[in-house]
Amino acid sequence: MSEEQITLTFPDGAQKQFPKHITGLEVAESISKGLARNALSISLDNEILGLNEPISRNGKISINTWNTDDGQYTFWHSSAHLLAEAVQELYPDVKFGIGPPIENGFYYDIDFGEKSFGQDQLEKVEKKMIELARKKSEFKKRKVSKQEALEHYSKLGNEYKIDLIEGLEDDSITFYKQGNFTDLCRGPHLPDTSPIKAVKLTKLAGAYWRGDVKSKQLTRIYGISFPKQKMLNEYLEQIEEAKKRDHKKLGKEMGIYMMDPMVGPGLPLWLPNGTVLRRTLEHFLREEQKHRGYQEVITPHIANLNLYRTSGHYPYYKDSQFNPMEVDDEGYLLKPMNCPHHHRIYSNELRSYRDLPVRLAEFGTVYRYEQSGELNGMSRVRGFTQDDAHIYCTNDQLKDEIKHVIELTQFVFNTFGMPVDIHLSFRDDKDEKYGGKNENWQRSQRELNEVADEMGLDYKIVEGEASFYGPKIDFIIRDAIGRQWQLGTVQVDYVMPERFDLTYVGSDNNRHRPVIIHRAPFGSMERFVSILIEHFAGDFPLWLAPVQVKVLPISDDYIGYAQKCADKLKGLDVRVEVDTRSEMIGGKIRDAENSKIPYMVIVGEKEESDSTVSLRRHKQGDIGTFKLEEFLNKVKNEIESRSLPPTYDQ
RNA sequence: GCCAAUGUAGCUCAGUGGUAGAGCAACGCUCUCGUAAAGCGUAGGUCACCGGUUCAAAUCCGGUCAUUGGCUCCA
Repeated sequence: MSEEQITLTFPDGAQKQFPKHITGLEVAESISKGLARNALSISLDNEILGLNEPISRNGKISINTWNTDDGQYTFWHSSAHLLAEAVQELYPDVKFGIGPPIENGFYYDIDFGEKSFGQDQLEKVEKKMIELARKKSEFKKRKVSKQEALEHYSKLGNEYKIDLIEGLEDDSITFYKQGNFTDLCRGPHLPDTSPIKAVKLTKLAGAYWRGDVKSKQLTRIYGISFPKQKMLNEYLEQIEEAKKRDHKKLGKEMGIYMMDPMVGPGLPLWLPNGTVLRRTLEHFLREEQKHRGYQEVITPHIANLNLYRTSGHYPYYKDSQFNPMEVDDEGYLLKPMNCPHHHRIYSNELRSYRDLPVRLAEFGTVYRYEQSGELNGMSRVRGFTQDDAHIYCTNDQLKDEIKHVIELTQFVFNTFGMPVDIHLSFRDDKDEKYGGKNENWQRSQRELNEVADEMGLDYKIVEGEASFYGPKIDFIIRDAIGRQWQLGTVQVDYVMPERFDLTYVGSDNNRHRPVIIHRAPFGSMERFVSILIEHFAGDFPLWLAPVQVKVLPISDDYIGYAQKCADKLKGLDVRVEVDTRSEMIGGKIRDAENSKIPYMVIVGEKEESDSTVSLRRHKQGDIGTFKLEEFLNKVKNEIESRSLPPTYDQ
């Protein structure tokens, strides 16, 4: 092979030779005109390169179009620069921080100095961006020395960029310039601004420089951009769809919960419908745990501070706890955790290795002082109930117990049709914040790995995400519109057994330390219910629906038969209501439909004389006439099997 | 806690300095009806709260509280 040739491997495995220093654009052109037209950047091995950059080595190449994450990344990165250019044109005195692409769009952190920047100004910036994009300004890359870069920004008095440059290697500094805007940037970028056809600046936020509360707060402008106006419209529709599912909106409409200023921020009140939903979930998990060898316990809502001093939670987490209260000269704390209480229950009797594992479960309500700006509907509150359990076992039992806990968690989320991703959160060996013995960490991390492999799980290892006292397994669930939520965790704990001096008597008649597994599949009932509402958009599976069946008599004459149907359903513990209002049938249907009630039973003269019911299913409409007994069986089966709703699409 | 926005009837919202409005819901009466809204009527407000400017404030200004979107935090 001549020195002037390089070999590029395409995603399909095909290899092709090209002259050295060929550009990504030329490679794309060699494949097809269309590809070249749609190309935004290329990826060479794991590096993204601009289309006009020469390629001088062998590697795996892929052409990034809009349909790839890397392509969108490039597109939005350039859009962030375009945003900055527009802002600079309109407000010449501002100082720029950082402006990266993110999962859905991009942002730029900007110091507007003394001037304030409000939402009403966003539209003006959007228009400017489009105007600038149409100029088809090239993104020009330039290598500069550290000295030159520092001089450039000290002239502008921009301390943020200087801060960034000081953290860079001398030889890796590049500037990108489009139009009149020059930015410190690693790149890569689009060849020019013209592909950016549609822009929406979505929100404004304050953001601390480098994420540090002590630093100055900059104004962050979030935006998203697309190569076609139609794509932007579709995106905005999706946002609307997510808004329709918002648990704060549906929670209010469906009577799930309320907030009350007289009660206090972050302290939700569960309304009757919400309570049915929550109790149903609790019953489901409680029964499942009973089968799996858990014992349920109940502990009080406050405890002596000494309990949390022993656990180390006080004063370590003092800032996120409600202030202690003084009772009979002793300090008491509203409980922020259930575990210390459970550890004391464990210690209540002398435990033999024959007793282990001991699995203590509690739907335990805890109180944490969350920052006011952090509160959010039901998903972030100051008083919430954990579906908590602590498993006390020997080191030899750890693997099996972990396996059982993973199985339980998977079973739970499968029931809701939520796919689960698993992260093994290990410690970062370089960090010294972790407690417990090194050998225990090594062993438990190895065993977590082994369990995951033995179960054939698809998992990801995340270093540095472990908690202070042990490695954990995080379950990331995906909801019906593709959003990801971190729910249940499983944590291995070697620290608390030491702190609480937990022991068991082994077969050798000596005292040994048990190991603890903390686990909570739902995490918090409040948060889980909020996610469940959004996942199902309020159209709950029959077994969860607060009102499962509504009986709608055609007129007052059939209220008697309607009541009879309802009584039969009540006999099967079905949650049923009868609509006795003197509305017309269309109105009753409409109201029941809007209340998201799964089954509507319509009864009139025909049904009464034949002992049948005419049935409607939420979102599906009329599904025909059934014998009353047949309907009763159908409902019973659907509840017992915990079927997902028929309109649930995933 | 910080930045920004919002706060008008039970709900959704209109109302840019001159008598506080609509639709839905509620309540009453009439209608007794066959698969997504029957008709008429009644009642409902300290315009979040406190203070200021003004002859006059839902509206302008200041403060407080709450909510929302972010930032930071999250055992």
